[in-house]
Amino acid sequence: MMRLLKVYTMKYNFNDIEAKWQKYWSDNQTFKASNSSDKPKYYVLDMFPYPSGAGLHVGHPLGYIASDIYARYQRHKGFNVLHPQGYDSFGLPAEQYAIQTGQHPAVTTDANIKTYRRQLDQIGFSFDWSREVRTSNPEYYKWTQWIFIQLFESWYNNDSNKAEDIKTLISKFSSEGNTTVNAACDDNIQPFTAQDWNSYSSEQQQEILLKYRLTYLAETEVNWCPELGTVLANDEIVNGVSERGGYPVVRKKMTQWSMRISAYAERLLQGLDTIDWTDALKETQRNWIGKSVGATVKFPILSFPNGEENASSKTPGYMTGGNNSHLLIERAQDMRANPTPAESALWYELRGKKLNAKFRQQHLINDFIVDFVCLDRKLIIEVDGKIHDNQIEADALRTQRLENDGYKVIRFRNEEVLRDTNNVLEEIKRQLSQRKSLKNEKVLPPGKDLGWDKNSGLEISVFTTRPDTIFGVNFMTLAPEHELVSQITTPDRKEAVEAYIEKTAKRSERERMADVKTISGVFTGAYAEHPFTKEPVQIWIGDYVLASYGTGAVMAVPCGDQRDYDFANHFGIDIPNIFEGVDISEEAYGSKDNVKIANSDFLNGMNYKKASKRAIYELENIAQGEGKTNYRLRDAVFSRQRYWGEPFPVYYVNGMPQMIDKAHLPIVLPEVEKYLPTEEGEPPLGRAKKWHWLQYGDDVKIVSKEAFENSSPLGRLGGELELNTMPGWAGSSWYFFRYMEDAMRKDTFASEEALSYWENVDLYIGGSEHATGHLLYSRFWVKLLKDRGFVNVEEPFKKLINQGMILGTSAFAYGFGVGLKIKNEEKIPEAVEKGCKIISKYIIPKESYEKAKSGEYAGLVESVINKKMLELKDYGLDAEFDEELSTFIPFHVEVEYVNSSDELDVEAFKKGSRYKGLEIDEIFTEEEGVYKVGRDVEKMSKSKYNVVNPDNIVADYGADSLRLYEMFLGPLEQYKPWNTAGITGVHNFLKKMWKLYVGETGLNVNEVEPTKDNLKTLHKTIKKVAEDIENFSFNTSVSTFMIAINELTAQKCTSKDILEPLLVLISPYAPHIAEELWSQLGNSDSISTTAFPIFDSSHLVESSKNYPISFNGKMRFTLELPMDMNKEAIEAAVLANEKTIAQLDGRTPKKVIVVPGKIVNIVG
RNA sequence: GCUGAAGUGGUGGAAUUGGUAGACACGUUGGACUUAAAAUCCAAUGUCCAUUAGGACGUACGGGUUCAAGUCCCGUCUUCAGUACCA
Repeated sequence: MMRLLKVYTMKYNFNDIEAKWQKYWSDNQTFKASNSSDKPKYYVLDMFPYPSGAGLHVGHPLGYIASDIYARYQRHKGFNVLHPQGYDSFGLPAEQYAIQTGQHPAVTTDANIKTYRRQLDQIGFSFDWSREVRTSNPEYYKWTQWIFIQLFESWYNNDSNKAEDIKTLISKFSSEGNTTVNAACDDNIQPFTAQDWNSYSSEQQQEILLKYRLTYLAETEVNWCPELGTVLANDEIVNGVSERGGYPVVRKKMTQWSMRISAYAERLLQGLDTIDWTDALKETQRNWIGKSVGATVKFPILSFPNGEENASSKTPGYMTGGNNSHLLIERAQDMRANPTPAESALWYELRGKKLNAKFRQQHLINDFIVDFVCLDRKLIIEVDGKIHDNQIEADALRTQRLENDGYKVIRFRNEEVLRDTNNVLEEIKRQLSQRKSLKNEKVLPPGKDLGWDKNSGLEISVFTTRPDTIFGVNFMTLAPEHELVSQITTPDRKEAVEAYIEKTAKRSERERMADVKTISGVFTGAYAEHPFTKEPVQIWIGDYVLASYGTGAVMAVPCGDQRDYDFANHFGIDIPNIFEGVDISEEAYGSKDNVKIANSDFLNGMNYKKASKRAIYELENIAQGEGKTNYRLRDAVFSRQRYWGEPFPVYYVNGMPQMIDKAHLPIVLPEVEKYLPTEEGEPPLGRAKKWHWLQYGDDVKIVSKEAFENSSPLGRLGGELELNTMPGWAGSSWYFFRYMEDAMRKDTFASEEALSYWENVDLYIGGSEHATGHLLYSRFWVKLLKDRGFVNVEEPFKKLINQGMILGTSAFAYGFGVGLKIKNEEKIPEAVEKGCKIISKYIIPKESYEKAKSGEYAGLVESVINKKMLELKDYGLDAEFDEELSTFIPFHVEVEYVNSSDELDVEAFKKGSRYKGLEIDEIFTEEEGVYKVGRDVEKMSKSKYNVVNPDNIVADYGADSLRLYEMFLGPLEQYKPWNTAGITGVHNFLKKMWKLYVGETGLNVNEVEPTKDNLKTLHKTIKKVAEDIENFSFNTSVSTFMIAINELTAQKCTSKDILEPLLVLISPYAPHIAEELWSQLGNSDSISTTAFPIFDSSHLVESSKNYPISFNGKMRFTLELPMDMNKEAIEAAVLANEKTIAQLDGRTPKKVIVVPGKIVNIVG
């Protein structure tokens, strides 16, 4: 019995050791952080998980292991370490499960959290669980709601460059109005005076304030996902479909809460320079914020004189803009039948190509009836009677519009025609000769000085990053959705424009994105005036202009922008060149560099920088533009039509949102019977019958929705409740502050002392997929909390590392569905009756599969076919092989049934559910009776049957092996495939290590003096491991440990002076075995706060060096020489060596390079 | 298209400032132990030539700088990631 026990203790029994120390840590609260300490603080944080039903797979703990190693290392280094963990427990999957099963999401979530906790505990993390947070806990989301109210009660003052209390804005309004306020706000703000403000009703005031608040209610075009029944933020959409589920997303207008994150665009951008994140991640955020510096330019729209409408009403049918072309045609016929004498006379001269040009009389051009027209030459002849004098203006306008379409209009008076017919004909001939055939000509730009009314009151504002190219503008393009399109489109273009808008609206975002090459657009018929040249500029619409960026309009500079260039080319618009010495015959010159501006009046000869500055100056001078910085960052939609999220602390009175007093928080999520929207289309909260609500006095009462809504409008009551909930990122935007408290405090989200002690996160580890979501929103909320004086840091995460993903190694089997054509079909029913199976599916070896797929039905596959045919024959069926009917598919098999040699455990696989689902008839193995699977690296996922559960790994190899192996796989940031077979490497290392400490006969460590080699091994390990941890190069330290243990084993080291400090080095990586051996060496305390060993370089000093001797750069042999030998002596020693002589083979070296302590290179 | 990262044995990956390429493992092969298997231990393992001794080639490809290049420079290709008509 004793002997047995002894043997047992000699063995590395990882399961017992790990359970023992996990219990010890938990019982002794070893990793509970204190909020007061003499030690410096260090805050290590992981991105907290969403507790999904599937539990953890081996990929999930990767980042946690890395951060745990760092946290443990920092404890050894003497820091007071905060290393908490919690759960981002609001989320879609629990809600969808609730919709399917009726189980409350809280119940699902709790169960999932239990699994997570068990799985996390068994890996031996040094988390301080006393600070655990759950975002779905009312005590937690109370403060999420509280922060929401803070946002509502804040506005962003661009002058002080920070958020301020809304009260300061109100007092400004009531004393100065809004004209002196420089705030981040909606762009449709009307100026008002203090007097105006004070005369507004409460509702009017609230409406205005809403345009300034940092969270505001607005009708916005949102990304609506019908399948999920909710809106999504931009970062929740990937390639035009929802990130979760991959459902289509459409644009829809809805009233939603939004977060004015755009107010912080510049600070979010600047802040990136102050934090230690990877360049890739910073770049992603920079792109997302999308700052561009340039100018806005206002182009006044030229419009027709006001007489237009009147003229048309005075003379019905003569001019009209409506849809009554049939009336016009009737009228034209009428006029043709009843010509005036002058018309009649002229028609006699023009008809029948008498002037070598075909003329038509009383012809409809667009919306006008013209007297005579030659369509080919686009020449119009008007013969005016007395009526013309009454409508000179209208006729001039008519002329202009016709000329805009490329027509030339010439006018004669009745008397002229009748009196001087020949002169008139001469003039017509002259005009005809000047106008060549215009059949295929595109729309021409009109001439100067059209005399149009510039005071249409309309203008188009554009944003450009190239104000220096302003003189290159010869048209503009609006997004089809641009609000001015319908107002400026001329009647004659209306049909075309509307058709185009309809066409583009039909195209989904996705189609529009996929089809970048096709150029499309349409002319609106309208013109704007160039701010400097005063030339008219055509206004087009085109879908290459996005409504959501800038002002939804661009000034087109075809010579300087490829898209404008292509557009101009496509529609035959001129491409004026404003660059000196640049060839634009092939493509636009898009670069800002190495070019001077030409043909640009006051900008001539200037470079980009100078010209931009000057252009902005001149624009500001004439009040038609200004310098402007534009950001791509959009305000974030904050409402979700879901149940499982934070309820808003909001109700509405007369349609205006009111905050529930902070004293009444939390507003607890009410119970509902179903987790679906109501029949009326309200979010699920609309089903709630009872709301927890503090109503009267200080008592908490449970009130029904109806009771609330029907209550007196006095005080807080009356109105409607907000039925949306907050998005997933609400709770995760501030959780790192909540961890700073010792317990769940009710009076504050985190105390001032805690906040000032822990400040912010020193090291944050998590996935890069949160780059434009969580990591940006958190930064935004922290800046707000800082501005409002609740925290004292500007950034939440000082250093951030993105761990790479661990990929799965999927296993494939190859299916062959035998396709046989049955010749005597009539016998099928009879055969089936007897139990014949017509269709059979087999698993065949990969090689056979590939041959068969390429049409070679040899060997195995042929025998399979024959076998099936014989089987059918037994049932009286004649069959022949038909390739068309056959199927070949590789499919995933569960990786747990595959061993390290890629061999499938056929028996186990047959028992599994996957096999049953596939209804395989037989598995054909290879000659040795094994089935080898195919392999491929893919994302780890249930549907690919390649998920490896850490529970099994821990049970088979232990947590320390798992921790070491995850680190050993490769660099932390890198994507790398998981291969369970490889874990034996690190597991063997731990066994070897155990053996070194605990020998055959018991503990093998004594007080013997360490040897020089022992010390050398220890100290080079100390040096390397410390460097590695500080560089987050965890994979290389694992190798270093292996080398150290291999060396010490070879040295037969038993010295406590070596083996004890070595445990501290290994402890962050493999804490259980380190603790166990540490205690076996006689220590009573946990190893976790033992000081990290100090590196002593004196142990690494060598007396000799094994010099590599190379010839022409190629190493041939090595030579051991004393370290203190000088250059000359080394050279002499090397040259005298017989191997050198043999290498040189009689040649004399041209040159000998000696780098003492490094290398010798002989040239020659 | 643009931006960023990367490309090294059968596999994962090492290689400090340019200085012995392939550390450390996995896998494979051979051997020891065993009735056998597992476990463990030992040896070999970049490719090619050669019995050996040894030699040639070799870090995606093509050039260059250097006594010396996986590493620095120029060009090309490929892969991955992000982003996409951003005016």
